[in-house]
Amino acid sequence: MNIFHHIREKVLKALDGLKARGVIPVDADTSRVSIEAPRDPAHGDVTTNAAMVLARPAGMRPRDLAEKIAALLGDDTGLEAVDIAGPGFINMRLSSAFWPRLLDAVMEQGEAYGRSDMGKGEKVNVEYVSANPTGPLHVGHCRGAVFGDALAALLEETGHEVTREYYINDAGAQVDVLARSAFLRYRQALGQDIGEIPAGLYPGEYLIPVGQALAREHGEKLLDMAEEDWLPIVRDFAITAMMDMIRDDLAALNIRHEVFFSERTLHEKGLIEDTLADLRARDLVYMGRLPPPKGKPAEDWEDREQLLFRSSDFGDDIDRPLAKSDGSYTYFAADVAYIRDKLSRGFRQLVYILGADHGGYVKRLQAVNKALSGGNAELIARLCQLVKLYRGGQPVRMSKRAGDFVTLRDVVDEVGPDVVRFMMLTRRNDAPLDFDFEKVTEQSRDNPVFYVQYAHARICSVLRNAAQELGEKAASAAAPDWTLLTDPAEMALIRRIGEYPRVLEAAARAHEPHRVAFYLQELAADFHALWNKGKELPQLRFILPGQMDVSLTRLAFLRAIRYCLANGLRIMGVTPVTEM
RNA sequence: GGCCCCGUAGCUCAGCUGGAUAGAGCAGCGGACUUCUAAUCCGCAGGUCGCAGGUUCGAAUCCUGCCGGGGUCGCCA
Repeated sequence: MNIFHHIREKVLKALDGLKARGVIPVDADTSRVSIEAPRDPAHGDVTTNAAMVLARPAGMRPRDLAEKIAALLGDDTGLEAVDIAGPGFINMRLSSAFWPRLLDAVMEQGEAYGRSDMGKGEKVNVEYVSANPTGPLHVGHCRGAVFGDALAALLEETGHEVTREYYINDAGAQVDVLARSAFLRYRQALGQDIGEIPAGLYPGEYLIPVGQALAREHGEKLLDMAEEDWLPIVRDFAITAMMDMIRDDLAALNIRHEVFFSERTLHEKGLIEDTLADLRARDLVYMGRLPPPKGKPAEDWEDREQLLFRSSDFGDDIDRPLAKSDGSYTYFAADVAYIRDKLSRGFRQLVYILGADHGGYVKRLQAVNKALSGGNAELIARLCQLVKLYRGGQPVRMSKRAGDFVTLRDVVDEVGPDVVRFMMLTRRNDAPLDFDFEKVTEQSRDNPVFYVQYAHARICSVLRNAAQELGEKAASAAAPDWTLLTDPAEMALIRRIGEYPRVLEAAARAHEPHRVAFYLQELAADFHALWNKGKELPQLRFILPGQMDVSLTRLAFLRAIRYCLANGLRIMGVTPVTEM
């Protein structure tokens, strides 16, 4: 259950009552009415700004209007107190009968607590990673991978129908370079001396096994062929090998995409031509000239007429070219076809997780979506900033030598997927992130991964002990008497648990999965505080032999906290460990 | 030069799309362990929210202009 939805209904009902009486204009906009938990618990459990937002349309002073709203809310038995404070806030304290209902609902939902139907089954496509199939994933891909995966889970948890998608850039010049690089390794596998890897080819050692596999499969027969003949063979072979490797890398992080979409299929199936025909029919393209790029010297700039998409009609800065000077299609042309394909599959939200270096690309993607969807779909881009690697406070030096970079696998192998996934969500996506190999495995307060998992493990530890100390009854699902939870530390935790569904919805709306990570740290802090309070005040402990009713209630309470932690951790893709 | 992102405690960062006295952690100082896991907790101290205007009941948050940092700027992907 979501207590904020519950209160919103009450408030809106009161507002309707005032509208019926002519106090507020019937057409007054109530969309800005907020229902939230006040920062200061002294202000009550829930607060609303309704009076302040509607004071102007009502032609009243906020506090006077608040009086009228509060009068209508006061009748409600679910509210213990309704106060007006400050400039016109209406603060509500939930009656003591309310919290038990919340906790009952949590117990009933278990680890599904937090789920909502906000998305109403809306189809959402989340495209993330989409790294070129030319080598293993490196740390730079790591953040977007985790971010996208957590966002997908978050959207799913809030009632969206999510497709996780990976766009394979298997049509550009970079895969020809891959093919030539692999061919070199093929010759090497056949015993030829290939010397230094020429500049412009991929020197990475990960292509050595690809060369060996090519040798096994084709023997020496590719050696006698002309490049134009062997290149497609080697290219397909290498791309398949690279994608297998990338899938393995992602699997190490427990990431699995439902759809791997090949750029090449857009070309091969004629979908780009179809798209262009479509654009022409709707007068969205034309032959024209672009101004030269500003800011940097354009030595090879050549003014020419080319096929342009009218992206500036849809919010972009300039129109964008669809064809290169040699007549082949630009990457952008394929992207237009790709967006068209996504829209044809019925998605209402196209989410793109990109590196910060793609910031300049967002406007044109949105322009395409606007032009093709006619406003039926929304294109949302989230840019992930760089991850800086440290070890014991010292930056990890990355050699400029090509091919020598820290791979995603290196990081996951060293610290484990849980740590990587949690840490990648401890910053807003648009802020740079520092990742220190030593700090993230530290078992201390300033390591959030540990701190949250420790809270979960501690709860599990108590539940284990309870079975021994209280006997089998402790494990039974006896109806807890929630009114026995009265300590401020306990109440703080209950309120925190009540916030959770709202946090998820806000995070999903904003496409900001990091909010889940921050919430879990707060929830864990509340729990650790209660735990330690039990040290000074033994009557606050969870297991009190001789007080079975209190013990069973507190154990149930611990389960409720655990459900909340487990749900959040699952969205983040982090294992809720049961002992440490 | 155009566009995008960022600027909040000494440090690293939150701040619930405009709410009340701006919050955490680290570092500093002072406390709590014969433990339901002290791997934790409690307290103190720390701020012109980059600067200057504007919008309104109310601004860290929105608009404008500066300052500083990063990214990006046909025919790469």
